[in-house]
Amino acid sequence: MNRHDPSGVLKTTAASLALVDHILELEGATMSELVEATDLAKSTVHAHLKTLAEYGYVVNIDNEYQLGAKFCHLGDYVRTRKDYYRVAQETVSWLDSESSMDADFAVEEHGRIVSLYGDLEFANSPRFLIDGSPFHVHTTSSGKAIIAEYPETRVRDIIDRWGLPAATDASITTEDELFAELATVREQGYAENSGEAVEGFWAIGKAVKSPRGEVYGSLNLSGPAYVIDEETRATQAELLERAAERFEQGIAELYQTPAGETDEE
Amino acid sequence: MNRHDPSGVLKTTAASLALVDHILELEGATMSELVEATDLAKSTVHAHLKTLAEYGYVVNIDNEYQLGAKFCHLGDYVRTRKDYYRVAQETVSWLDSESSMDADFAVEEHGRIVSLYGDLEFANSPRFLIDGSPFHVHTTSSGKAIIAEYPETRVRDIIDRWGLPAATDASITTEDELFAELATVREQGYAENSGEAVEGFWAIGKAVKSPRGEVYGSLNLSGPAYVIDEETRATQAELLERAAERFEQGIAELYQTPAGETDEE
DNA sequence: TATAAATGTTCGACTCTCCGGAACAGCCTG
DNA sequence: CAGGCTGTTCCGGAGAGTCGAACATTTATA
Repeated sequence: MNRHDPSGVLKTTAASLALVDHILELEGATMSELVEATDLAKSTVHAHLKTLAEYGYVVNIDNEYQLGAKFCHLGDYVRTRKDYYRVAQETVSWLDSESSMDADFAVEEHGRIVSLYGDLEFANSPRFLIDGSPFHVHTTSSGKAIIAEYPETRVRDIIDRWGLPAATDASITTEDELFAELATVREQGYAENSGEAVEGFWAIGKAVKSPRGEVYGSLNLSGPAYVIDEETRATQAELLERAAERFEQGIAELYQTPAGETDEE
Repeated sequence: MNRHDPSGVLKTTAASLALVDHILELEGATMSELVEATDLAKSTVHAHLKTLAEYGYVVNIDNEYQLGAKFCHLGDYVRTRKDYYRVAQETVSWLDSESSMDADFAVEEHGRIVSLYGDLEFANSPRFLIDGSPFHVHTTSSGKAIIAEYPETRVRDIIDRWGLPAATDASITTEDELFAELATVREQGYAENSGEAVEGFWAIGKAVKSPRGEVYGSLNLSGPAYVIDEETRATQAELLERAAERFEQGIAELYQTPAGETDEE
């Protein structure tokens, strides 16, 4: 857990949330594993788990603690809460049907990348995550596509907070490399990723923005690296481009329709 | 928040998690709203929010606190962690394509019902939830289908914990009604819901079990009540029956294939 | 069957830390 | 410029979390 500045955070709550991270990281954990991972007394861990269980965040099945279904419930709420969610969802399914690769839509939050719509099995699988948190911005096509649109100070803030740890041998690990890469991204209009997050995995991502220029997130295509040659690369980039246009047009339609709302009954 | 027995729970963590519930319930909240909702000092709320934000559970956009994308990440993990997730997912999409209504798959956890696979917009929408938690078992077709398979003591435990609050005028509110309803469910093989959770909403659900008889969850079909007549009711029930068979066959295949695992590398 | 090693749970006392209140810096709107 | 709001910091007191030990249960090992 590389939490940076613990000033002002409540240690009790932080300990509880750290337990959640540990359970995620270990993909389910027993009591003793958690005691060892946290350096807390058994009774303390017990109290935390009991509290988390009380609120539905943790369940105990077969002497193993796991994250609860409440996270599904809250996750779905977060997804549907976003005003662009239907547009993003439709764009991803269109992209998925048009392309031979996997499509998804990801956003940046707190300097990390979370996939919101796409194939569950890959996007957020804990097997590919370093700690309990989602992907780093610098190891994903979506992350690079998104931060390429940010002012430099904001990018530096993210680097300061999370660093540039390597996920594979191909990962970017220095600021200079990263900023050079971001310049390339801006130049060619999309970001590419060749095994920088997961060995043998290739992806491209393109940021989508509101009419006012705010970045919503990034549309992505990903798949195994061995199928990639110059031609497929070009076709996939072309597809991604068209998907981004569809998304931004959908957003424009969303905001120019004052009637036909679904909010009130 | 009708948390039952606060013995042994950590008040600090509980306060933080209660804030999450409040944000969900209010669909985003400002600081002062949270201060009022919780009866805590402003500085205390501030500390909690800072801690939650530090871990990615809360974000602040435009002077409003919202739940963070990390919940999507954790929710997806919970979904994919379940060994039956692919079978459930495939069954739901089959059912959805075959039926004119909305299909989903829900599970019971901690005495509440959470929809795992299905249309996001409806299943877990906070607009239809009484408190921050998912649906009650007694107001949903899925809940009734699931607990109809449970021993009576387990059903009573759930009632003791959550009570039988009415969501609409049609809701079941007494133990006697509920147990009579569960007997009907067992008799006809599926549970029906006519506006007991949401006014004007109709649904049916059928529990699916492992070969050893453990209940995985419930497959459901739902839609507006006004389209329901005897004929559609019969066709939908028939579809649900076939979907349940597909699911249970899928599970059987899952367990009789010792080779082709994806767990080790 | 007995022994050992897990987990789940309770209890009390020390001490850490969370809570409240007040005060101040920004940012809007009037 | 006053009057809302939010976001943030500070400090003292009191309340609450942490630890460690002990016991009840269950599962595994000899």
